[in-house]
Amino acid sequence: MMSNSTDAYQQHDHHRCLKTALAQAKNRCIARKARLTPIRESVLHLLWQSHRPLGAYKIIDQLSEETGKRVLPPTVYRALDFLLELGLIHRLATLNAYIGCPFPDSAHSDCFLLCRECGSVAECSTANVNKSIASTAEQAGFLVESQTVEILGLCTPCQEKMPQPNKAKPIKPEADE
Amino acid sequence: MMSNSTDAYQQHDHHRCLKTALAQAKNRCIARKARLTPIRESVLHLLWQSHRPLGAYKIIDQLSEETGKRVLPPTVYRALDFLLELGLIHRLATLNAYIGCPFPDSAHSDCFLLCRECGSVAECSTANVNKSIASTAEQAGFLVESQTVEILGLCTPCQEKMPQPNKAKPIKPEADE
DNA sequence: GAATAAGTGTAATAATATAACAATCTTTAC
DNA sequence: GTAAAGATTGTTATATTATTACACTTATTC
Ligand SMILES: [Zn+2]
Ligand SMILES: [Zn+2]
Ligand SMILES: [Zn+2]
Ligand SMILES: [Zn+2]
Repeated sequence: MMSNSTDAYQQHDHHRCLKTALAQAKNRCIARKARLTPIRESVLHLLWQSHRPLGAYKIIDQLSEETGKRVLPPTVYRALDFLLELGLIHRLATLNAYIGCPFPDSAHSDCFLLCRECGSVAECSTANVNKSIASTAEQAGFLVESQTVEILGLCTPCQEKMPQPNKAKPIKPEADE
Repeated sequence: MMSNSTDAYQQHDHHRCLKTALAQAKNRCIARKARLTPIRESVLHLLWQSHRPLGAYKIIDQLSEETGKRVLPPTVYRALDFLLELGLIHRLATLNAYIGCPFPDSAHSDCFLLCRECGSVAECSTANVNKSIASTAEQAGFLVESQTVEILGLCTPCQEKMPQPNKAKPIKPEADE
């Protein structure tokens, strides 16, 4: 199983994630004779700020701030479409948000682990899930063309931080401000 | 494997689907001491018109037409929330649309087969998919709380209607008008 | 260096969903 | 029965996500 879950949820050398992602993006653009223009690269860069997905309008805001001038929706959506097309990013349907793909070069059906606590998302490539989906579909006489698998729950660090299971949830002492 | 794929994609006694769904809904409401008010029942009824999911605003329009007066978004969204809460319908994240659940009484993780051609959606309950997802998550140290599995492709009838694979797609003779 | 294609700027709007508060209807308790 | 409490609905406004259409600019091709 291919997965970036250890990186995604923990302290790690994220600068390396970013560097790798940008390098892969450049390669892929060359291979596809596509242009990684400044806007597109900025959007990809923003999406690789962390392992937390970003909504399109968050990107718009950040990009506006970065460049000092008002960036409008089509600009960002076009960049997102380009990056999606090239497989450099993914869209998370359950969040209406976008995230950089850590494995753009390997053919992979996407399976995402969304931590509801810290917001980080890991991506897995799993033959098992794909097989079980294929077999389920086959039993129904259904021809699979693409699939969306998004799993919501808690990553390891967040599980450890959470109140113990089977115990009453302690009332949080901090005020809600 | 539990699935309504044979019904969903083919000619069948859909009136029976509808009747069953409404009966199950009523039972469930009684069991949960919840009220299946006229609005809620209408929305459920609309969602069971067919096996094609409906967007919230389609429901608003149809309900407005049905009742002769302008139904507003919160009315429908509240009914949808109620029905979702009771497990009588599901929301399809990839379509932003809603569909009646054929198995509200059985505990099931949802797995949907969305036909891109006819728009019908079948729901499957599959131990295999759940197991493979659970095992994938476990390998990543991830605690699963819920999951979204939406599979896009072609149902059996639509496969048969499609141009043969491995042959060049014939240029459609009909004008686009 | 024109012609073409690709990318970007801009204004407007579509599509989906929620917040906030008032009004009404149901249920419960007395 | 009736008042109080709770649940549901009505209404206005607005938030969030995404697309259309067309003008303009930049890059590529011949
Ligand atoms: Zn990282
Ligand atoms: Zn987490
Ligand atoms: Zn049916
Ligand atoms: Zn079909």
